[in-house]
Amino acid sequence: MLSIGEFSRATGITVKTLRFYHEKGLLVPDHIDADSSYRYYRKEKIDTAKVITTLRKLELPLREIESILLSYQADLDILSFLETHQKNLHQRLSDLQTASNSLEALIRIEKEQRNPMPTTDFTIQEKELPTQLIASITMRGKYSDCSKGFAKLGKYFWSQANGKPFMLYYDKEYKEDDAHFATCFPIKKGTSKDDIEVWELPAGKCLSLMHKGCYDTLRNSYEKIIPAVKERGNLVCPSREIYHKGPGMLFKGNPKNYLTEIQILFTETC
Amino acid sequence: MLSIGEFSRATGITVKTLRFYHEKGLLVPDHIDADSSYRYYRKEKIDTAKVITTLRKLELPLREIESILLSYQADLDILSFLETHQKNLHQRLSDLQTASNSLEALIRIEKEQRNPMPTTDFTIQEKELPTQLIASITMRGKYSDCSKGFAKLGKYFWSQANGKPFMLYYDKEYKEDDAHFATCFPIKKGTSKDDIEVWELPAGKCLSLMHKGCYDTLRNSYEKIIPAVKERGNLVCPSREIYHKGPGMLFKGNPKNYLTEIQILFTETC
DNA sequence: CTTGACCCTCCACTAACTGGAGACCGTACG
DNA sequence: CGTACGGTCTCCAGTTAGTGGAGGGTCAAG
Repeated sequence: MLSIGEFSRATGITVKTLRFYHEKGLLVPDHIDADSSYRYYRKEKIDTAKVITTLRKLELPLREIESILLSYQADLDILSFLETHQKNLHQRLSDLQTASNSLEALIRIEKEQRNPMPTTDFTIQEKELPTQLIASITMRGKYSDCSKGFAKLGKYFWSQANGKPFMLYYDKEYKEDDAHFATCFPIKKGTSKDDIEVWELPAGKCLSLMHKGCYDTLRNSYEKIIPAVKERGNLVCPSREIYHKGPGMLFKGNPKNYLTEIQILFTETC
Repeated sequence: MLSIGEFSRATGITVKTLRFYHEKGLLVPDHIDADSSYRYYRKEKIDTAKVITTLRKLELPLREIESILLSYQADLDILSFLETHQKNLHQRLSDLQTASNSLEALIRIEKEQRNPMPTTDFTIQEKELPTQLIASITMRGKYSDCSKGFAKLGKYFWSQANGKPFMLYYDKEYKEDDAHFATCFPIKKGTSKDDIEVWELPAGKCLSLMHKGCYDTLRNSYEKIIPAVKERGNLVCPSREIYHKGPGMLFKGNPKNYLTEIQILFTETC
């Protein structure tokens, strides 16, 4: 018979924990001195204790371990317990994986928010846009609904991200309530799914203007760029708005620092 | 200003939890009625609340979230918190993965223990053994140390298992204390590591005898098979002992049900 | 004024321990 | 035989992130 300290050394389980297991009925001492209430364990109990530590390492809850121990004594099936627990572990594992992935995306995005464009020119510039593969959700209604679209795109395609999110505006003029637009995300690869379309945005020549500040003042920038485009040729729908720096995933940030690029494609009138 | 119930509906956080967050200083109401001690929240607090739920979904502890909220207000760096947490998540993830893998191995082994050989013949039989790739640990000393060897092999190669564990006996006669033997595990593939050697066990012709019961009585079976081998030719070292059914990973099981196959290779004397 | 919905505080409970206080027990040494 | 020291006892509190409930006060409508 071993005292609790000796048993602790033999099993690697702390004295505190042994007392706790006793209280829970999981590992009961074989004898308790009536006078001193000292706990004494038989050597054979070491095997039971080792089984408990083995199962605890597998993250089985104590209740399950108790059931397994009892079932084993009754020569019953212990596999079902293990398999149930395996399912739980898998569930927990995939939950954690999801959390970890989301966190990674969050870190990436917040990092990008922090480093603004190195040198930004707030003048109208001509640009050749290459084709790019994008995932998009086409929407009709209020512009403010776009956040839902970006949230959904981000959920499925953050890992394939290939640039900043942007919007396509199909209306030739400004519409408040019945706008026709698409939330877009440049991606490396992917396939259409539900209302998300994956397609290739055509190349073209455009004028570009970087806008700094809150979205309410975007109209001012449009009023600058549209006449400039008309001078060069015919406006091509849809126009694009690239969100270089906007509200972060977590915090809104300061709207004064938002950076939005307006791109309007055109065909030259020869 | 919203009452706690309205705020709860707006944020999806239960009333109970909101009170809890208040108590923790994480999300403090903007006003508390002096008479009724009703809590009232400004609408802007909804954003803060959403940040909290977002971060909770990423399994950040409340303390971390509080730090992030405070740091953000002070316009400090929040990335370091996120990155620290990401490390923790990865750690937890790999712990869980390990547990899940071990559990899977445990389930597989216990399952095999349960289904004994379908038809077992307890007579001496001649067999052609094919070559097989094995991982082995060579040991000198007491036979009883073999359990350590099997534990180590299992740890590294359970996922590549390709059959039952077995032992190679290099001694021509029985030695108690200075035996020369190897614990072995048939595997699909792998490389040598530390004291684990991966190599190909050569093919050969052997006599085989299945032994049922506790290991103490194995000698009886050896006394049956050795003369039979000698009749056919010369004994080839090492002999093999295959543990079809032995003590499980968790429980010792009943030694009466242990099944061990003795294989002794020989070269025919023409 | 009553009813029903809403809100309050305080307490207990979860899992698996850990830490500490204060008291008792056992053995060896002087 | 007294005492010093280590081992052991019980009991209580605290950890996380809430949940559940009891008992009682508050608000707005009818």
